[in-house]
Amino acid sequence: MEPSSFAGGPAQLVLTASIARRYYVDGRSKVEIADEFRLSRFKVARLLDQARSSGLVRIEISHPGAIDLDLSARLQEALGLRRAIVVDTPEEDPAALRLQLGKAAADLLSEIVTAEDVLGLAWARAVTAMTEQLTSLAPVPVVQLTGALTRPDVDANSVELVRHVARLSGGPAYLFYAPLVVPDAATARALRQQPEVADAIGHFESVTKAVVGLGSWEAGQSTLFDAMDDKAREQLGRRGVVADISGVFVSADGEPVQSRVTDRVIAISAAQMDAIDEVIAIPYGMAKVEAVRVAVRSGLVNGIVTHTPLAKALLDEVD
Amino acid sequence: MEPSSFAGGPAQLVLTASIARRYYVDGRSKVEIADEFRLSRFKVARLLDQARSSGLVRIEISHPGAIDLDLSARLQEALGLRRAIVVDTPEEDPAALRLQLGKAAADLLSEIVTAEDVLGLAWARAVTAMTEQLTSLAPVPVVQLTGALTRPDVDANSVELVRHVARLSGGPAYLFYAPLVVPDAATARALRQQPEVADAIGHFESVTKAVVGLGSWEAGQSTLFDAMDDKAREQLGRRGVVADISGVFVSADGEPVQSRVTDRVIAISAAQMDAIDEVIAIPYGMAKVEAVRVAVRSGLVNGIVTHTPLAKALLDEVD
DNA sequence: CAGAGCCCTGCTCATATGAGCGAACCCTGA
DNA sequence: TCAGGGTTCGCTCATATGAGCAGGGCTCTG
Repeated sequence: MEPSSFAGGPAQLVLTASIARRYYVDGRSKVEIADEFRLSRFKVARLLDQARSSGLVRIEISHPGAIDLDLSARLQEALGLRRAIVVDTPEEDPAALRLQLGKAAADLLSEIVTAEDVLGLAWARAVTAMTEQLTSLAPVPVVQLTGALTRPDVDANSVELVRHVARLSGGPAYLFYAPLVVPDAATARALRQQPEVADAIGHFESVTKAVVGLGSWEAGQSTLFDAMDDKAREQLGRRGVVADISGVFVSADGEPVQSRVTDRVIAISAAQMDAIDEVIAIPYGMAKVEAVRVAVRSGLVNGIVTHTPLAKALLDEVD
Repeated sequence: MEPSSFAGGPAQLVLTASIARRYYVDGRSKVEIADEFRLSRFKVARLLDQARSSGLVRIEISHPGAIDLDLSARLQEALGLRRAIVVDTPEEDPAALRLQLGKAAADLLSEIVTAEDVLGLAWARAVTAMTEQLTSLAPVPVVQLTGALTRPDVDANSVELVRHVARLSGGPAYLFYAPLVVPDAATARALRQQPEVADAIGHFESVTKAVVGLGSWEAGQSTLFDAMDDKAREQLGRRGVVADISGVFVSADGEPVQSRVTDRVIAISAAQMDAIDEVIAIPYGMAKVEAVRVAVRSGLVNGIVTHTPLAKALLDEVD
């Protein structure tokens, strides 16, 4: 049936419109409508079917706020996600965008974290942006999932991030001072022996909800990539790494990549991340389309907070 | 409940949007949805209620053509009409407007006139415009309801109008040559005795559907007013005449006005018009708001074909 | 004009749905 | 700590609704 084709004359048309309004807008039952218009309820049902299939009645799901609900729902469904929030903003500037996505993610976290949860936080600029917008949180333990990756242009670091959230929440914080990536495996092993680090790692398996960073394995699209030495980049590139999820490397087929470099990273492991019930990432920018696909395919990430252009790209919708 | 206010966080919001889409767009049942989302069907129903009342789901009735269906339906309901067609056109020029309304009215007539009907037509520019747009009609008798009111600037007259429609329809025509208003009652009486006139009048009571002219009793808003002598205008004005429906005068309270002038008019009477099942008028122009109200209040006119501005004015909606 | 298809209508019966109810679960203030 | 008010949840049962079907009127064709 063609949308917007309607057989019958104007009177039929107006009758159908009347009935559609009674039904959809006024919320009357078909029996009542049939009664009012002296029709059988079957006739009313058929006219309503016709009204919908001919496009006479248009139903749209919208919302005055910044969240594109329909797109969110479709993204969630299409990718099989537990959560998807698409913020509809014309913002292009990365910092301003982070602010908006951070707000949405913070609202989401406030909503979904209950007293029974254990929250894990990785280091990422987007996660920092989220914590800055966070105003309330159930009293839960907060666990640091990765070492810090301090950059000269960013004052916040992983530790402050966790401490800040734990203070807000009122729950205990499991945090440590260590870099995300160290020069060799031995150093990493030694650091993991450190009491605070070991303590945090010990809590990884109890984490039920986490917010992580998501990078595309290329220059400027992954803080970790940018911080790595050329040799490591190359090695991981050869292994087919497409995305990094807060230190977990993932190849195009969605499989975690184990390599010598992995041993040098102080962060939650792929297996431990996989065990977490909800893992949320906050990607933005068109360059991350493939990284998001891969992260979702891996099953490690099952929640996304993003913006309209990336969401549409993920759905293969040309804007 | 405020429209566009929604309690709950973004996840709830997206969940509700998902469910709304499943229900309204995909047409799934609430039980199926409940099953899919692991909710009770009651919860689903409540979320849907909330989605509607919070304005998250917006249902609009529209139609690509020229007819504003929603407005038509509302007008029909508000005025208690049998038919209402509102043509949405930006047209201002009266002649072009008549053309558009004529088309809509012609479509309506084609649709609603069945072989069992007897069609009555009065003289009016708008009725002429309709007949010019008419392309098909069930084979019914066509009865002339009023004398002609030929004006120098209008070539068509009442007789041609009826003949044209009867030819289209294939049914018999009952028409006569006489003016709509004559100088005195005696002349009128004499004319009514004329065989063709008497024949047509004899068919008035069998008419089941009619299209009539509707004027506001003021200069330029009623062809009949403009054709009358000052004395008659004055007399009818004193009697409180607000509208004329093809020669039937109606006062502000919706009652037909009987006067000496009435006797000078060769046209269907108020009682005869009242007996017709469907009487359709085609008013346009903001000056006719009160005339339409009165005509509808009188119960004589129960169908309207008009344009958006007048329809909105009738519904007291400021544009 | 008979018959074959076709569409439109309203029916039956199984299923979906809504109104209203009581239980459980908060908060909140004493 | 506990009582009270308000809120949310899922139940029961009566009602509304949909799928599918059969009858009747229509057109088209031979």
